[in-house]
Amino acid sequence: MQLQAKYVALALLSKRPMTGYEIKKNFEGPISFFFEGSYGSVYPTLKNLEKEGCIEKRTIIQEDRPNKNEYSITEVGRAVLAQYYEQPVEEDNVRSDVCMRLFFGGKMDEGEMLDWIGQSRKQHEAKLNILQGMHDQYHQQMPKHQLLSLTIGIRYHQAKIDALLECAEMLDNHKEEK
Amino acid sequence: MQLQAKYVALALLSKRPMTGYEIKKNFEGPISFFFEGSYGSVYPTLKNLEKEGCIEKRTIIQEDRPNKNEYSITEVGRAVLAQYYEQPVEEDNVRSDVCMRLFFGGKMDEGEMLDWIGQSRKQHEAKLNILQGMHDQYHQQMPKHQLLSLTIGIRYHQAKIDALLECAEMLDNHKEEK
DNA sequence: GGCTACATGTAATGCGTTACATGATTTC
DNA sequence: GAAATCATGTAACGCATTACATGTAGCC
Repeated sequence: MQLQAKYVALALLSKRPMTGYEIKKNFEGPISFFFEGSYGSVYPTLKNLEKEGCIEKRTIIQEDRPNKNEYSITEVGRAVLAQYYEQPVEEDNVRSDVCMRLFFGGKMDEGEMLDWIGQSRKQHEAKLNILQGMHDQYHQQMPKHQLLSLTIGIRYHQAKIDALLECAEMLDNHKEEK
Repeated sequence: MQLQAKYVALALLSKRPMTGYEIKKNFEGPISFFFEGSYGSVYPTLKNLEKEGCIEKRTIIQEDRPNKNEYSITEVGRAVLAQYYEQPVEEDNVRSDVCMRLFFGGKMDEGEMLDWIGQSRKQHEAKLNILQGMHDQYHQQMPKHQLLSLTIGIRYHQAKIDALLECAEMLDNHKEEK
C-alpha cells in the first residue's frame, strides 16, 4: 500500500475520466514532481485496475486518430482510494544521481564535477519551468490544496537549483585559488 | 546503468572495505538523502557483485559477536564504477506521498491535511538532523565534494520543511476565515 | 521531408520490498 | 526485563523499466 502508479492513476481518474495517454501526460508534467512513470507502467496498471473493478473502460472510436480507451473510476475504485488516504503518510523516496556523484566523485577533476552540476541544473530548471508555468496560468482557478502541493514542488526545484549554483561557485573559487 | 544499489555499494567500497551491515548503516543515515535501501537489497547486491568479480569477500571471525563478511573492491569493480561516472547524469527520481495527498486530497478536511503535513515534517526533520549532525561534526575533515553533496541534502530537507510549514499556515488562516 | 502529437499496447528482465529466520551481547 | 546493536541471509512477490511494435495527421 505504498505510493505506486495504481493509486496515482486512481486519484487522477477520481477527478475526471481519462485515457492512458492523458495519464502519462500528467506523469511527465503537472505531477512529475511527486510521481513519474512510463507507458510501460501506465497501461498494465490500467488493465489491472479494470480487472479489480476499480475502473471502467469506454472505447471512443475516432476516425482521423487512433481510437481511445477512456477510463472512469467506479465506487470500488473510490473505496480503494479512500483506504489509501487512511494509511499513515509514507516518507519521500529520493534517488539522486548528482548527489551520489558529488558525494563520491572525489577523484574527478573539477571540470567534470561542474559538468555534472550543469547537467542537473538544466534538468531541474526544465521541471521548474513547467511547474512555474502551471502556477502562473492556473493559480487563480486552482483549488488551494493543489496550489499547496505545487508550491512544494516549485520550492523543491528552486532549492535544488540554488544549492547546485552554490556548489558550482565553491568549485570555481577553489579553482582560482590554485 | 541507472542509479541502483550496485553502484552505491561499489562507491562506498571504493572508499574502504565494509560489511553489508555497515553499508546498510550508510543507506539509512549519511547518504539517505540520495539513496535508501533495505537489507533485502544489500546482501543480494553484494553477492552479485562478488560473482561478477567486482568485490572480494574476507570473513572475519569474531567470538563475542556474529562473524562478519568484509568486502573490498577489486580492479574490475573500480573499472565498473568508472564506467558509471562516464554516463550522463540521470535526473533525480522523487516519489512523494505528501505531495500526492495534498494535490489530490481536496475533499479531505483541513485537519486531516494538517496531520499529513505534520507527519511529513517530522520525517524531514529527523533526516535533516542526521545530516546537520554530520555536517557539524565532520565538516572540517570532510573533503569538499562530500560537503557539497551534504549541503544539497540539507537544503533539500530544509526547503521541504519550510514549504510544509507555509502550507500549514495557509490552511490555518483559511480555517480562521470561516 | 522530418518531427511532433496522438494513441495503445506487450515481453523480458530485474531491482527492490516485505516478511521470515536466528541469536548473542550490551545498555537502560 | 526490554530494547537496541551487531550480523547475515533467503523467498516470494511485484512493480517498473526498457525495448519492441504500429500507424495516422498535422505542422514547419
